[in-house]
Amino acid sequence: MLKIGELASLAGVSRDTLRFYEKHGLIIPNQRTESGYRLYSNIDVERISFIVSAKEVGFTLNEIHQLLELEVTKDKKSCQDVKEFVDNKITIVNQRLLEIEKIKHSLQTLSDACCGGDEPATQCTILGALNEQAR
Amino acid sequence: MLKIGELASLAGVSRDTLRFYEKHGLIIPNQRTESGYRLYSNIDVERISFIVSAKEVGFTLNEIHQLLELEVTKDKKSCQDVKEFVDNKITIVNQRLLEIEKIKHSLQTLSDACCGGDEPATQCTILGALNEQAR
DNA sequence: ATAAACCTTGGAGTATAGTCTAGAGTCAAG
DNA sequence: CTTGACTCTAGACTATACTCCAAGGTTTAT
Ligand SMILES: [Zn+2]
Ligand SMILES: [Zn+2]
Ligand SMILES: [Zn+2]
Ligand SMILES: [Zn+2]
Repeated sequence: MLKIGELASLAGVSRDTLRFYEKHGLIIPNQRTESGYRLYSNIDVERISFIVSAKEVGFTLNEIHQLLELEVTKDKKSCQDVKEFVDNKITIVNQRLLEIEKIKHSLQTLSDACCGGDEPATQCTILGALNEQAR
Repeated sequence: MLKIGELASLAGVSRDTLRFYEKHGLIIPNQRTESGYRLYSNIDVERISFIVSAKEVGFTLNEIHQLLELEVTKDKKSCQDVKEFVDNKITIVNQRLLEIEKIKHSLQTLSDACCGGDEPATQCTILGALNEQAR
């Protein structure tokens, strides 16, 4: 049984983060001491590894919540369910990627058109384009 | 002279958005009526076009604030200053792009390893990987 | 016995970009 | 002269993922 600080340092997150995750239903300590201290088990260390690596892979806490539910009920879920979940996320990430690429190209076009010289920016094509564009 | 609702519909933003922009120093009406109504000029329509298109190109309101300052003082600023600003933004966007690509590849690897079959997910490589990975 | 270290709760603050609401005042038309 | 459309302010609320703080209770070490 681990107290919150022990779990925190084992898992490499802050005590506040653990309480935050608890408030959002991601890890709930299975016991409390008489005085109200949270008590965690070793399984919770793994649970946090799971959260941390899922975060690194780009899942939001909300999605991780759903993933954890898949984890817990994995005998009732199929590989198909899990893969579908990940593939949906890939679709979302792809959309975000396209958006950002579009932004990058717009900025690049803007930059390329500007001479970048020393003269006053009164005729700067960048400022000009931002003024016109929205027509 | 335009009242807030008129400017809003001309510019295609909400009245609330205009007041929000004002609070953040992006557009400040040059006059008020006796009764306190904001009065905008036609120049403000262009100013909002500027904001809207800068937003579309991926600038944050904060950055647009700085861009507007470049705009206003453009006789004191050079093309170089403006281009530098845009190029810095391109660098940031590029970093974000790389991050998201990394996430995409991680997810793809995860997905590819899973059979996606009908059997219970007890042995699912995705769930497995998320449990291990963080070591 | 007492101080340090740790724990508890609730709530506020951070950044982003607004939206929505309430309660009140203003303006034009019928 | 009243109704409806419009405006004002201040403040709350949205989502995301925490972090920090205050004020108090508990444990551990010396
Ligand atoms: Zn130039
Ligand atoms: Zn230029
Ligand atoms: Zn499988
Ligand atoms: Zn699988």
